[in-house]
Amino acid sequence: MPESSGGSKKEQIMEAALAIFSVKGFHLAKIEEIAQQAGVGKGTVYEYFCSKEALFKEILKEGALTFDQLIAAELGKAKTTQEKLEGIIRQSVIMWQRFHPLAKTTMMETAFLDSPFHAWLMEKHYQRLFLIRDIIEEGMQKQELRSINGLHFAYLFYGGLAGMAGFYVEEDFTEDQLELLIEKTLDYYLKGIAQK
Amino acid sequence: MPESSGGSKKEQIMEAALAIFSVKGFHLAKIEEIAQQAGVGKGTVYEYFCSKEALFKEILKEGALTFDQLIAAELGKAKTTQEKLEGIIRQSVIMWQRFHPLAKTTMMETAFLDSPFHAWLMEKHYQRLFLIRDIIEEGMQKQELRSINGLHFAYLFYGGLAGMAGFYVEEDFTEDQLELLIEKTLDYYLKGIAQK
Amino acid sequence: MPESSGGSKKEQIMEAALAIFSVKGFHLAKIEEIAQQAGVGKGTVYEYFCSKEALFKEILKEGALTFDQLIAAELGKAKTTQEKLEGIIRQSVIMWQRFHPLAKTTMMETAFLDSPFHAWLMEKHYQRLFLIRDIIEEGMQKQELRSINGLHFAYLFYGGLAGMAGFYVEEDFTEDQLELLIEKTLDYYLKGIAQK
Amino acid sequence: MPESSGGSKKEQIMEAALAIFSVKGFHLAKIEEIAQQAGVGKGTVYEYFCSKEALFKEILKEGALTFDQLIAAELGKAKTTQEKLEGIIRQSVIMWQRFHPLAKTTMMETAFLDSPFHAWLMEKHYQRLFLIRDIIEEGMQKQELRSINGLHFAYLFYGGLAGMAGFYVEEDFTEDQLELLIEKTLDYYLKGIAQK
DNA sequence: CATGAATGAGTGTTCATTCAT
DNA sequence: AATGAATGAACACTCATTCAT
Repeated sequence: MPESSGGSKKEQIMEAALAIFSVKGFHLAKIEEIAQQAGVGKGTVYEYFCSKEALFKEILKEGALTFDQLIAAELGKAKTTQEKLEGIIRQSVIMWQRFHPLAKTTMMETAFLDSPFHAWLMEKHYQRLFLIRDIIEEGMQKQELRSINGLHFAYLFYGGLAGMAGFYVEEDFTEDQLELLIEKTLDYYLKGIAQK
Repeated sequence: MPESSGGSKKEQIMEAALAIFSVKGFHLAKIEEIAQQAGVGKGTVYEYFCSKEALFKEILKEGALTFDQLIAAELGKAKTTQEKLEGIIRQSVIMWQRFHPLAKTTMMETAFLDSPFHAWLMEKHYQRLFLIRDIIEEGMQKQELRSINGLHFAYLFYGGLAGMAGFYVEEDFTEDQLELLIEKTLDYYLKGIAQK
Repeated sequence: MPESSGGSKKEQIMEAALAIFSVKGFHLAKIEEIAQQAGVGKGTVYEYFCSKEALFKEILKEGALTFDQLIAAELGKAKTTQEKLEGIIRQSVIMWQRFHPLAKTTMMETAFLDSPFHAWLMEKHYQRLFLIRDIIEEGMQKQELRSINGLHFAYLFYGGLAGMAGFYVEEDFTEDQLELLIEKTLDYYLKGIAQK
Repeated sequence: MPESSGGSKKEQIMEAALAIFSVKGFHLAKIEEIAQQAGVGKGTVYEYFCSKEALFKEILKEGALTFDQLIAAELGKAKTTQEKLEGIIRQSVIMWQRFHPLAKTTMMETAFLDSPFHAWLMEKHYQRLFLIRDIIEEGMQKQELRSINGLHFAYLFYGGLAGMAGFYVEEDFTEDQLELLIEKTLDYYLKGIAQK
């Protein structure tokens, strides 16, 4: 147990791979370096993942599923549209702090992966956009939001969160700072920035 | 002159390279394929660009400079904060329709490029964020906008544009449709989406 | 005792190895597969054989010794030359039924090549055998040869040539020596070796 | 033109590959070594052959086709059965002098095994050939056989048995069938196939 | 200028072998 | 004795780059 870095060998490898892929992207990441970072031999990586691509995909998949679960949990607690958007903002920032460096590389780097998997990723993406659109449209029905194009706004909202989180990614927020960020973000989207 | 696609050999190659890089990303694009697409021999690429990396960088550079010029031109004509933001939205959508497929790959794929260039790209990025922040802060002073965190909003705004443009990228807007899109986008940011 | 295939562990492993080596040849046979086939763990193979090569050699050795014993036993019973040759033929056929698959696949290492190509090679082989058979049968019709089984003789003839040529391969024949070799070879096949 | 070894690059490579494959067999032959032997770079091999396997197959194919042509040419000139068989013997010897080393080493994949063992195997092989030779010579002394070259016949006999057994290997003989096969085989060798 | 044949450094992956349990 | 998780040496193949023509 030379590396008491916790977790099974498989988890150690995924952890290391996430770090390396995040810094170097898929193509420049070397299996050997990942193995080294994980404190295992190069061959050991192949005991748990049948290829570099499979390793990459499993990391993405885990991230996507975790994100979905966290979002679902937040939405389960939320009552109003405002609370729902708040939840999405919160989990987005948290997830991006973990996965964004990787995601930045991912969009295109996955295009070459077999299309079923790429399609799955795209589907996940659209699921989230549609989730936001549905929240927006529900809010319009409840008279909480004014009448807008829900999908158009979902693009702006989701992209905006990515843009914001991507740049705050290196900072280590306290709980309070994070809540303040969420509050203000939501405020801008809800009330707009124009002087009344 | 097998490919009378106009422009000098150098331009032909950059055109072809943009197309290939956009589809495959940096690492999966092959010089040979780019040369073929450009209708020249593989060696000819090296007459104009000393490496694959140099070719990639020159394309990014050209894109960045063109974007800057277009933004500058728009801002020159704009008076109000609203008009300025409008201009940025317009040029963003137009640029993304040309460069976004490439940009999707770019963020990380450039991380490995020599840091001076990467720094230059990041600087460009920040210049645009700061430009937006400045416009926002100027708007606040002019009492056109309410008091907000300019940089925070710039992240949301710039990322939102990318998110939106990225998904509209395949569509071919008429002039009118584009203007409607801009108007609505601006409307959401300015007035917010909450029911008054 | 999952595989009660009788015999000691060592014998089980040799049995399995013979089967796998026969189908795949030495290099394409995997220790893991042999272990699986033998119903033991991968490490157990190394309890009995210090390397893959040693295992291979022991199988060949056992085969060779068994062959020798069987031949010796036959020859012990034989009186006349005819009986002795008979004994050798009998044991050869029996041994080849056990070991030939091993020799056959390793023979050209082509078994692993895509089957269309392997089929093409086999077809070539049969074409030549059939060619010889047809010549034999034509000779029978012309009354130049006595009545025999053409294909059976073709096997003997073709294999015999290979056996002969294979051992003369290092020698550098003069034209005259080659012609003498041919003449004698043909003479043996045509007239037989028995004293009239 | 560092290696004026004649022929195109492709021919140089095939020549070198034949030599290396002949000595080492398919799996132990290294592309790098073949390239070196051919006096070209490793990458150059892949300019002409898309894989190691393809290179191997092309060599075998060329050999097979050349053999066919030579046989056909001989048969075209031959009138009698005797002349035809003569032609086949001649071309077989010639071809084996070129290609047999390839078949011989791949035959048992044992060439790479440490030479003591390989020598042991060869010794066994020769023991059997000498055994047959001795039986033949003893038969000559006993006046059972006519005067022939014992070793030469041993090659033909031993190789012929392998050729025959190799093709009957899949069949399941009854005791009676096996005895009939033996009887006929022996009959051909003893009495010859010529019409008296 | 233009070319494409030649090159070899670099990397994903396999698998015989080891050894802690 | 028996195991299988861990290992790393070894190799086919790719592709950016060069340079003789």
